Amino acid sequence: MNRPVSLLIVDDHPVVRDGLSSMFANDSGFEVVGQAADGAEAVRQAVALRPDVVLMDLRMPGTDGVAAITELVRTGVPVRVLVLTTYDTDADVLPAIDAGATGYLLKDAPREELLRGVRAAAEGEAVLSPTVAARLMRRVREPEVPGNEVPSQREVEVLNLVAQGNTNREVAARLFITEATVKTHLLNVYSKLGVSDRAAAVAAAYNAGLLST
Amino acid sequence: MNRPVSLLIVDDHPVVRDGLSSMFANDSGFEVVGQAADGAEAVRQAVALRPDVVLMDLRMPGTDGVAAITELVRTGVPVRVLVLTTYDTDADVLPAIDAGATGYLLKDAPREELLRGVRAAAEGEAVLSPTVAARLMRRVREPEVPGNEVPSQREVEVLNLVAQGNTNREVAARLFITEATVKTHLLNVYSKLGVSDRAAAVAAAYNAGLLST
DNA sequence: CTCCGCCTCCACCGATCGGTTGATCGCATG
DNA sequence: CATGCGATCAACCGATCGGTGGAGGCGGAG
Repeated sequence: MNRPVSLLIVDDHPVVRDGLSSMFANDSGFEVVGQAADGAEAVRQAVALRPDVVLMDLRMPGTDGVAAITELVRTGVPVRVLVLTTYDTDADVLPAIDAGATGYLLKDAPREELLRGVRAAAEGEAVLSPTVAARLMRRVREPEVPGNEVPSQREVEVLNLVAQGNTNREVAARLFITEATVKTHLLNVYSKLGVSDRAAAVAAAYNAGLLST
Repeated sequence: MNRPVSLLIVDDHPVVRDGLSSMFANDSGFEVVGQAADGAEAVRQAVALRPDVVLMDLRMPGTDGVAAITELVRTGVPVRVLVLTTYDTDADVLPAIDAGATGYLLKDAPREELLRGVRAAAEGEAVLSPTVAARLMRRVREPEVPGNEVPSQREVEVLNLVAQGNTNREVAARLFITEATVKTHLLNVYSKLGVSDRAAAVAAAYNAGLLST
């Protein structure tokens, strides 16, 4: 047996942190060297402790997981980041992968898959949950299935104001653009989300993880 | 020291189950007698094992937490159910309390609060997270603050169809009612959620946990 | 038994939205 | 440098929505 894999656990829920911690502590192949409750703390600890693998949650108060991954990559710390989260929407998965995550597992994964995943990640292998893998493949194969295209930042901004009850005119006023532009943005949103009105667009955006937080 | 508190842990995430499990196993005041990954399994185990406390997640595939609590109460098994979940929206909290939960804690609660909560629940005491308590109190004090009134089942049904992109006419056809009735339902929804159009209503419903799942 | 909430329905109107077509500009990627 | 995409704006039209003001039946709670 080799040297144990050193781990940094990042999650805002104490329950999950303690859970993962004791799960790995009971296996001699791993050594938990630190924990963090948010992205900023995660970056500090990762830089200081140089763990083999960072187990990273995505949705956290303050600095979120994606920002933390981006920051880690920027600092050049040689760390494998394995995302471990509850959600597998495009809006969660794609930015994380893009930021440089080594792998992406879901919390409903069985115990063994998790242990295997961390070992694989430590070796630099890409580790993906089946549903996440399927999502990525679908994306490559059919880049324009409705619901498979992500609205631009501006478009989401418009949609967000719409979700708050603003009319097109009000949205236009707030963004210092004309009503015509707002309509164009919304039409683009409709086609990207595969819907045909603002109410359905708001619903689709929530389901895709684009709104609220 | 008294007899340890016997626990049944219910959560669909193996990570969380293992986590809670080992957390309580390391404290001699508790004894984990069983685990379940969904509501149906939870009821079976609770009936068979008669634990002092059931730690229950709410959102689970198949039979969810509220249904499980309702079923447990119906069977008359003398069990304290302590809800432990990530969400604290009205749509999660109120039905759970109503179904007969002894307490309601959030997963971002610190470890100690969790241990104290379970002990208190075993004694039959009501245990509430601060935010949940605040939510209940606000509800009692100001029963008609916008966003504090819950749409009826029928109204949510209409709103759900709207969220799927149906026009009022289409919703009417699907529900075998007239367009006028649909409009009335929506107007009621608007006033209950404190909004003034369908898009905002859909957004508010998502934030209140009324839509999607 | 009475009150209240929910569900149902009607009619009319102005305001808003969605569809369509076409155009200009800047920036990035190739 | 050329293509493509995002952001911006325009004008016009039919369809839909939201506002208002009632109204009746039905069932549960007081």
